[in-house]
Amino acid sequence: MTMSEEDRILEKLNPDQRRAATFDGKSLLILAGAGSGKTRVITARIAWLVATGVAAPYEILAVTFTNKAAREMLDRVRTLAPTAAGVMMRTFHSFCAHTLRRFASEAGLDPRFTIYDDDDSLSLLHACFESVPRRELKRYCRFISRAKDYLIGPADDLSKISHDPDLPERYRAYQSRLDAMGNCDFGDLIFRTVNLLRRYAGVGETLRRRFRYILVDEYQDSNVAQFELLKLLTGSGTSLCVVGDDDQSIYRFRGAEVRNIITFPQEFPGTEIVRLEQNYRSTGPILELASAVVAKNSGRLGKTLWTGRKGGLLPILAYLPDQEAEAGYCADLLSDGRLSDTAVLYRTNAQSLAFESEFNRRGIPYRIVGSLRFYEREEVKDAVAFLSLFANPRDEIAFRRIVNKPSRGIGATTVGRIVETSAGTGGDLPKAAARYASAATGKTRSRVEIFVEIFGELAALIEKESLPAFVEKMLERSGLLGYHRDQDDVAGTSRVRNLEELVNASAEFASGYAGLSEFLELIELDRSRFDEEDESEERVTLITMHNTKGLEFRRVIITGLDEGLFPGRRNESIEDLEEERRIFYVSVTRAKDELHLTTCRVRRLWGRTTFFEPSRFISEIPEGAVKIVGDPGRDSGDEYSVGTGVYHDEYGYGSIIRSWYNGAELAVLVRFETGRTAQFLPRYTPLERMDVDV
DNA sequence: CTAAAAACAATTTTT
DNA sequence: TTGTTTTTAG
Repeated sequence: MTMSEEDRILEKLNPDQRRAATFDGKSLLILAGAGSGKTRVITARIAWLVATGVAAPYEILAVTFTNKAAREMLDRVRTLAPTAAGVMMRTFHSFCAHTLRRFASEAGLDPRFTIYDDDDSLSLLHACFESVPRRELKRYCRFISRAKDYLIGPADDLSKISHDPDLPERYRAYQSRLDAMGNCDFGDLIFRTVNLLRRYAGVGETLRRRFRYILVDEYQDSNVAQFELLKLLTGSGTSLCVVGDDDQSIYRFRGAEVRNIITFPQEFPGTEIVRLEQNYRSTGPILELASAVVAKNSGRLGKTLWTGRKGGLLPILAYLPDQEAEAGYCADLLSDGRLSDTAVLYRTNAQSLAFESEFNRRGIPYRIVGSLRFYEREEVKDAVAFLSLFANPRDEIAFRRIVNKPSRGIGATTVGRIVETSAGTGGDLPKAAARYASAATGKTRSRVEIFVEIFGELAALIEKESLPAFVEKMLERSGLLGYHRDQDDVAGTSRVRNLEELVNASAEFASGYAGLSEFLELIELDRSRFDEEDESEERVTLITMHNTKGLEFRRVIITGLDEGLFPGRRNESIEDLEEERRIFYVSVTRAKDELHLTTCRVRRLWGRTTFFEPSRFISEIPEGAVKIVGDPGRDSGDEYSVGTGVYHDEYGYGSIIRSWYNGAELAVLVRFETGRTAQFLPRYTPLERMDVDV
């Protein structure tokens, strides 16, 4: 290494960033505010470690939260220091999948195990409890997945997750079935790796000896299981560096624990803390607004963002009558042609509709981020299921999905019997199907035989053909290609195109089972890869607030600042509310130059017209920090707006928790002191309005 | 076993 | 309102 190389790596860093990048102690916490250049610091640190000879590339493990982030980071590291290309840069899940395959026998798994997403998990739970409605099982899926985030197994005390009396039984049934087929859901990847390290001292020793430098990005969104994993990976010779921002923790509903970052210095005594507080992204007025609102949260580590940028436009707050006006407001702004500079943010995906129709009407090109993803498409899931069955013939969910698709006349009864038969074939479902067919007679026999034949024929090709050739033959021979081509003809979709894309994606993998497993893992874990599109076209971005994390735009429009929508009505606990406030903070800090906030008086939601009060976040914005346009006053209908206290002769005192128009008739939903709720049409019902809320 | 009708909910979702 | 799941009739 030469001095100049080190200088080159560090040259663009400010003193704090430099201190973080060149830290040589055991434990470092980088509190990186929004737009403070944290990615730059991590990449510089990795490059610096390698270029100065402090660490060899293979001794470094860098954990990110998305594969996209991992790819981008590796690219940037490579640019800074080409020799650093060999660092292990993965997500927690991808790192764990990798580890579990490598130590498969210790982990009690077949290295070809496939990975279940939330959708597959629900299907499996449904297979366990056929008579229970899907929507009810969804709840349990969430519980199970949350339990795993906390390393709580089916036999453990689940009261931290839920007191639901059915949970232990359902979790147990789900897990034993999943274990029997030897697959992992997302939570298992972490959980099983933790168990692996706890039970096999040698495995932990091997990993700790190898990874002397561990870096974790987006640490504020790590969960308890991931924290435990980090502790197991950290030995006396490990240098651990985590980067995050407690104010940007917005995945609590998925098990993320802000506590991980807040208590990090206590968990790792001697931790050095570096605060990155200089913001390189936004103007002063935007930062002021963001900081003022997030300051209402309690239990923050706290930091003061500042910017060297001078001046800047005052953010604009627009009071609008309804969704159409909101979409129109955005469209008007976009008439200046700055499409790719602008992002329209909303809390829920459903809100995108109004913008889409208005933009379509006005001929404004847009792109929607993350609504219908590649891997969620039916045709892709079908193809993946068929392929999964080759990797793991015990994969019941994959089997159920494709055994009768396209329709071969194999119904639920037959499928159930085949699954039962699999008890005698070591769980192998195609084998069970063959055995079942040979014992059956008539139509059922011939129908199942057709499936068995297709599967057998294809299985014989796996080691012979290249992976894309194999995938193509599978699509053809299984009938999936024809099935989806017909769907394309009927509905004008582009399913065949998506399947072709899948074939193309398989081209970079080796042939045979090894390549197939890797390919399947890529599809399950690295989904963003398929969603990439060309950025060349001038288009406005429509995006949920969650999806904006890590992004920035010159102009940001935060829409739907309506109490009950953002923050949502369901978010009633302090923790929920504070998370909503962090989502607001993240959203605001995406803006570089220009920020608009909009709120609607009336919104059509689920076919109903509902009144909304402006979001409480609006009232948390300091006086003079925004320029107000539109009419904040309440024009009509507020006689019976949400929050109004009422008295009813029979029910007593209560307050309106919802109001909407039922045709031309104003209707209200009232919650009374007694706890009961009731609907009224105030025009016909004697409801006395109270001056003070009850 | 399949297709059509009825019933039923309905945030956010890096993996 | 939408899309999806469950029930039912053929």
